[in-house]
Amino acid sequence: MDFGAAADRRPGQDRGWAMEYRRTTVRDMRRSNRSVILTGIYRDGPLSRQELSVRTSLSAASVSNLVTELIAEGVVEEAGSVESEGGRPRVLLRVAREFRYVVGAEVGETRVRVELFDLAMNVLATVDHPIETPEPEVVVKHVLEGLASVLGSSGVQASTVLGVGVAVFGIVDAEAVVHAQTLGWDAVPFGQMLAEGTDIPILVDNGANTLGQAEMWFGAGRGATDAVVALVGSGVGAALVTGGSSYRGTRSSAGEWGHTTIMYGGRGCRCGAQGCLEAYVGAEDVLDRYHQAGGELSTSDEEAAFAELLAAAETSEVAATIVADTIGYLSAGFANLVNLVNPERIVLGGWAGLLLGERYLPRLRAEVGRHALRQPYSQVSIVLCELGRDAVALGAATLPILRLLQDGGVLPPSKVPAG
Amino acid sequence: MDFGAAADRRPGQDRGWAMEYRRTTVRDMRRSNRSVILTGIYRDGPLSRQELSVRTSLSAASVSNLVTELIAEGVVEEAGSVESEGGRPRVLLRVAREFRYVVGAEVGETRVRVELFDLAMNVLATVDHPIETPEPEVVVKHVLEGLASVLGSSGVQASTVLGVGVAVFGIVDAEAVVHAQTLGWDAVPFGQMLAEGTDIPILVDNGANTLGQAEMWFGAGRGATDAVVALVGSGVGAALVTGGSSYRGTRSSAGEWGHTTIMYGGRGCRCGAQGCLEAYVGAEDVLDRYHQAGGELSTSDEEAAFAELLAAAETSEVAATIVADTIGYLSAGFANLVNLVNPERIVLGGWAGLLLGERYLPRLRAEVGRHALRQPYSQVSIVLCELGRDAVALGAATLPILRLLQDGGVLPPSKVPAG
DNA sequence: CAGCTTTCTCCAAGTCGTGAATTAAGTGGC
DNA sequence: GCCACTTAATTCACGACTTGGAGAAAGCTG
Repeated sequence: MDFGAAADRRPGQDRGWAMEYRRTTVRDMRRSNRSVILTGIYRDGPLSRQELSVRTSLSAASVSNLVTELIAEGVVEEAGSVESEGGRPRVLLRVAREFRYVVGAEVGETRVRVELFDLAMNVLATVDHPIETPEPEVVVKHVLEGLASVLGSSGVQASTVLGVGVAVFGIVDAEAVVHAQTLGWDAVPFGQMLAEGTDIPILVDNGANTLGQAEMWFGAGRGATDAVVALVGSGVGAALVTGGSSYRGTRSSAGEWGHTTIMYGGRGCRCGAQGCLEAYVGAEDVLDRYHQAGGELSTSDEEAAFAELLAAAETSEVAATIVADTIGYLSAGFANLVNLVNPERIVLGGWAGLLLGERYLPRLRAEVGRHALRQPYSQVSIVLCELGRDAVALGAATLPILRLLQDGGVLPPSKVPAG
Repeated sequence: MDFGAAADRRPGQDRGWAMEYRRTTVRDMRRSNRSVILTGIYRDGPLSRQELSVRTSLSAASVSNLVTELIAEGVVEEAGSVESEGGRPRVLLRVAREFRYVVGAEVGETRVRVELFDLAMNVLATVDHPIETPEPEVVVKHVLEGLASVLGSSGVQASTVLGVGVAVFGIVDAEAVVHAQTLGWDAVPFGQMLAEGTDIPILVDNGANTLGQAEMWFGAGRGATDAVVALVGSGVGAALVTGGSSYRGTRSSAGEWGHTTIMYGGRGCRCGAQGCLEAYVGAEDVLDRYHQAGGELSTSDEEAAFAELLAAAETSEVAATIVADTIGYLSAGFANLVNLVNPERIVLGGWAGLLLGERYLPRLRAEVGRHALRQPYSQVSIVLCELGRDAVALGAATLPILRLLQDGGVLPPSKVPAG
């Protein structure tokens, strides 16, 4: 079986005291250099061998050597040429879009979405399936059906799919076991369940992390190496990114920012504790606070209601207070992140986060400054997400791609007969 | 000038998306393997070549090759032999204690301490110097004088000192510039100031981090790869460790855990914000809360007063309430760390932390469980520091050693004429 | 078409880890 | 006292790798 969380440590990453003792061989060197070149080509678009040589500080000879190999394997292809001041034109290189495909799946509380992408992240097929309650077996069934469906409708062979990235709620440990306390998923071996239904490699991660990954690659996080992608919707979560790759703790369940206490002994949270950030800035709780303060709204749809509250803040004093408080709580939550992990960028997203941010971003920034220490605050920029909610599946689909890039384009031994 | 914070990223550490493009050469391979072997020998005591071969998965031939080199350079030495069931005895290897020396300096608010160690961390000389207020120039002067003093009294040549690790308060950025908002150090180029007074490499880090490092290497953190060392004294701080080496953010100022909001709009903190953890569990603030609640203490010495308060909790209801609240706040702070970074171990230290922990550790553990999510809580163990306060300088002295180990025993080009 | 510039590739080192063979250094049996 | 026997460490030929430099390729200019 091939399945796992996206967090498996790869050898040679850690160089600290408690590092796993791992030798380096001449083969690791080559894989590492292939990875550097392939990542460069993937990330910074068509690039010539010459530019690659400069950027990677590899010799021109080695670049040529490695690129020849990558082209022979089909991962990379030439993409026209561009004039070079006077001399022989540079040949541009890019990752072959159709070398392999990737699938991203988003498991939400009300639907399962499965999308098929080529390596350039063009969407080739999408399938949505509404669900009533996220029962593990049902979800697994819909993900697998969705997988078959997008493959069928696009004509893509299973053997050419690099992997399926699956975004779920809750905590995902290194063995792709999912824990979602609030939804009753208690140690569900989700990765294994999926892997039993397909030979394609399965990678599972938390939805906040995959959305964060999408923002880091294609959205507001581009260029940052240490960032936090904060998601505020009904619930509250965050993806912590350090050194350019999503950070996770021992068992890869880091980032439960929403269940961080900011008001000791305060409002009860659905996690069972009191005073969690989520209990103050989660959309549901914001609306609840508004009702308790005597506010009235015309709709019961959460998103519409939240928008109505924001609009009401212009005129109603009660609404304005609630909104101001929400900004305060949220900024305290941000300040905690700023002080604790000192990111260079905070990306605010989630539907409620975006609604808030669109109107109150400057105020939010100022409030964070009041709560955070000067030095780390001076180095953080707070911006809004650039990608929509659909990016959850997109981010999930980047998981197999990240693995491909890190492996230098070396494919894992496949159990699917090669096509 | 050779100075820097301890946080400089070394090439090849990051393998994520935003990694710095860095080639790997055959030379990196060798350095990496030397590092693996040297670290193994240093960390796990006398080890034979054979054991090294097994642990590093390097071939016996390579181990032999590398060890021969390390011995020739003087970093490693043979240390007797041990019988091997029946055959040729294994020759044990250890790091040569007197190959080089390291200095650790602790800059506190009331004193400067400088200590000289050999590579086995035996103390060869210590100098203390009381100071009234930590003026940058004065502190620099005392560190440099202390350095000269420990060298003089021990007869160690400056050229054999690997480096000076300096532990300071406040935030230390990657250029060894110190920011200590509460003490008026605003962007003090501390590393540079020190480097101007000596040719020995200077490494600067926050005291909480160095103490954390000491606990990770020689204390309660041994064996853990993802841990938090929390220090509760007059102030409150934490060292975050991931992957075995102290984590720092973009500008290496992570870990200001004490200035994390746990009570929105609560007590004012000396950092200027409100409701910081430090404003509730910092010793000064705990005593203040006790006084405000009508409690009386017989001494004005902070540590004695704190101990008295804890003793009074046995009989006085007011004291008991204050202590119970303190445990509650502290456990919320721990739970935040558990949820956010998901460490496998939390090490509690600092004089107030130890006093509290000695009496109330089980209660603290239970309270953390009430605030944290089940899954990450089930994977964390909460223990007490094993090393005393003196370990700050010890931890600082490990900084040059860490660098030596990571460099595989290759010495940096020295400006001091070789001795 | 010659001359020039720049890009890319090929080739002869030089470095490194590895497996197999070899040497070193003990123990135990007779 | 000598000869297996066992295990540890070293030596050596080999293959994999990067690299600098030489040379080929591919365009432009006059």
